[in-house]
Amino acid sequence: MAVAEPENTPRRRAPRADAMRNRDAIVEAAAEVLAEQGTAVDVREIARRSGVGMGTLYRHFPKKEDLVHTVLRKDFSEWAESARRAAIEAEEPWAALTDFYQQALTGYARHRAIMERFALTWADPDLEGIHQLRLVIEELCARATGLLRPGVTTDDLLLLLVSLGHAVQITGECRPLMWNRLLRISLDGLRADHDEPLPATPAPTTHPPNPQQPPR
Amino acid sequence: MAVAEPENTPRRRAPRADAMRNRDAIVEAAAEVLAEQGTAVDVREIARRSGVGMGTLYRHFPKKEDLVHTVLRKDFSEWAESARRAAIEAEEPWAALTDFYQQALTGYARHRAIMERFALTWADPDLEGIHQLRLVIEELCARATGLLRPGVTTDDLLLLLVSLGHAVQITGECRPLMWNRLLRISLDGLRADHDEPLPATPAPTTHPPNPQQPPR
Amino acid sequence: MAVAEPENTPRRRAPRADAMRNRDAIVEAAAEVLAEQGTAVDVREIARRSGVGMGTLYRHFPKKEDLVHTVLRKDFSEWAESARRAAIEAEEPWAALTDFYQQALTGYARHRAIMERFALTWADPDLEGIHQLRLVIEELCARATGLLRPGVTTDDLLLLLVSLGHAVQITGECRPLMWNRLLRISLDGLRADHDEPLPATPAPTTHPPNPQQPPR
Amino acid sequence: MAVAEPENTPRRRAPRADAMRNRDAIVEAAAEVLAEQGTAVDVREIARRSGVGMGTLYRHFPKKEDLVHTVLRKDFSEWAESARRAAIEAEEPWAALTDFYQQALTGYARHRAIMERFALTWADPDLEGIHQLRLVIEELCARATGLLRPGVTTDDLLLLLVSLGHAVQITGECRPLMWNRLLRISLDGLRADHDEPLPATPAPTTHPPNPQQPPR
DNA sequence: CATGAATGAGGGTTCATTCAT
DNA sequence: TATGAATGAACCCTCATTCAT
Repeated sequence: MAVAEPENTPRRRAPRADAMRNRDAIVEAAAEVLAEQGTAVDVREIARRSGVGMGTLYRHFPKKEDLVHTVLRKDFSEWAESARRAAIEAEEPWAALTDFYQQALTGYARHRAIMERFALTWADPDLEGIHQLRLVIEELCARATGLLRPGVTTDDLLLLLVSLGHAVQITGECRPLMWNRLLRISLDGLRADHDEPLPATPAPTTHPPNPQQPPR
Repeated sequence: MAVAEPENTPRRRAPRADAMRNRDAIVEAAAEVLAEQGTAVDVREIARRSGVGMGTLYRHFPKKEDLVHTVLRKDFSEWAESARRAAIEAEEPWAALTDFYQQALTGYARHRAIMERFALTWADPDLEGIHQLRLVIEELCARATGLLRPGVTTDDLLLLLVSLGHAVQITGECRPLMWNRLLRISLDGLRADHDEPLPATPAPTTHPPNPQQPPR
Repeated sequence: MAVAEPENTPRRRAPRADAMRNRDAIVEAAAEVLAEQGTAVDVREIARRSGVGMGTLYRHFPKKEDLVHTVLRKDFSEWAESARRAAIEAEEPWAALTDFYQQALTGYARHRAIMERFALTWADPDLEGIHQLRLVIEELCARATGLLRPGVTTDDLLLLLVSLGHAVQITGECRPLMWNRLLRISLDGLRADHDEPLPATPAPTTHPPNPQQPPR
Repeated sequence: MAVAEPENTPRRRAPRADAMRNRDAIVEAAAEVLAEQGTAVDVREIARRSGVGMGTLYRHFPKKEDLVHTVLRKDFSEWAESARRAAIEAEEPWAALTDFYQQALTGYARHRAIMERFALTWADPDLEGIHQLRLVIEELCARATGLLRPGVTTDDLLLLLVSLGHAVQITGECRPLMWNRLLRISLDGLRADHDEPLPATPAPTTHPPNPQQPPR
């Protein structure tokens, strides 16, 4: 790791640094590709873009999911971290909340894999970053008490985030920024001047897993 | 040398009962499976569940997409129709809007394939039913003029629908009805007592198709 | 099964005629389609064009090959018969030969299935008609003794027929009648003024069935 | 299976040559199988014979047609090249022509896929090798001016080649070399001592694409 | 008997993962 | 160790043939 590599390969002393560099290249390429195409990408595409062979990729990440996990851990963490910082810097509680969504939707909601994963695990975070996003929101929520309509929970704000994130994805390139309007609407709906209580959520139940029969 | 048959061959194909039953079984199984798993399902799974062989399935639906299309056409149409009826019956414009979302999210938003397709084509409907949903919303929108905040468009309401539909999907079985709260929030945000104008959307542009690099 | 059918189906007296009519329709449609597309056609296409169901088709012809056989028997027979008649009518032996090829190539060589089958069984006829074609050629050959170069056999003339038939097929619609030139050339080459003996053919051997290794 | 290994193949040690060997094995097996059975072969059969898995085959040749194309390109090219060389070496123009046919029919006409493709594209070559075969014939044709009967074109000679190639195929293993007699006949018919003009070919027309109805 | 629906063994192709070099 | 070739199960789809109505 700390050893210099004389360019014409003595080779004896390059293992860790090399491996690290490879690993980073893989993660970087994967991040790119996962953001663009979601988790459905062909692993080969990642190998290709990172310039390493499949073997190397699989040495570092024995399962595709391992790589995805790693990338998303990093991306979620960066997101959480920048969100945390922004939250700290913001002075107005309401602006902090607003800015959070703005930043999230502008910056991260286009990341297909992030949104895929977020949708799957927002309620049961399997990644540190997701948990921390929740913490950030929790704090934003706490700070905005009195400004937020009563009863609004962190989960509400998280679900809203995923929901609007989806709007960002589907407006994509052809309806850019239309999600902004939805954001505005939702944020206004979150304001304290709405004092009707939100509907209560039943405790988590086990539903018949196949309830799609449309209603009569 | 088979040529055009003179008009006195009504050619009344007796829609064989068992074929119809099979077709229905296929469509039903497909609807079930598509609702559960989305369009990525294995065609064999549909055949299996409907109790027919691959050949039968492909006799009725020469391409997988044909089956998907058929199922979605039906489901979207039923949705649109029931939405239309509900819209007509509702007396209060606001209640009509509210009920529309309630019904949609309760009844249809769990259908994975419906939501997949809706997300893809909400802005450019390829199914009659989708178009009619838009029409229903258009009318709800028109009727609610004065109650809706100024500037809200049909597209806003549609995007909101897809967005909340996604929330329904991800709350799934374990957080039932939590989306209800989001709905309430959004609807409140749509009320006319919010008079700040919504952000303008730029006209549809061609963006660099690969904008996913998350911000620093 | 033996029960009389109610009023407006006399039916009692039509069974064989009906079956016959169906059979004929099948054969006719099959002839058409086999001529157009060769034996690779989908059986459904034949059923469709003949206006009968698959079951009927398979009742008359339990295997696709049975139908093909039947059609080709008929077509080869017609061919043989018309060739025979023409041979009889022709006064000049050489003209008889010439006309035979002309007629064959103009009239039958476009029939894909005929040519397919002819290519497979010209030397070992499995159809009466093929055998009779051979007989016709045999006679033409005999009558043209003295005009044909010495040593020319019926098999030569048959092989030439298949060979030119193939030329007809591949010139198809875009190079119509070019095969005519080949025919002329071949016929000239068959004339008695060529007195060099033709190369002897070894007796039929069993070759290694896979001799495709191209020579160095 | 895989043959033709240059003598001292360590077998256990094949760094990258391994892939090449596999590729070659695939091509070789494909050539074999395509020669035997034509382009209708099952890709799995090729994989089996070459001793590789489907994935390997598709790694090297993403579409079946790519493999077919590769094999045919190679085979046609070898053919064209050897024909070209033979044409150059031959001193007598007529012998050159004769030898060309002899070699072609002896060496390549048994290759089913080659003949299939040749029949389809002789008039409109899609492979370099086919085009070069045409060039060789063109030159043979030019050199034989004065020996060839007037009016004979390159296209005539090409069509003759395909036509006789078909004869080779159908004589197959059981009537070996009988095509030789046809060749002799045709070549004699091509000689200049025949001075009757060949029938003119109409310019390429668009025919009713379905003219197969055999005559009464 | 006629009908046409049903069957299911392939056929071409893809991709996560393993393995030889 | 890095490489990228190899693997093979799984996917969508076709068609000769059988079978229920």
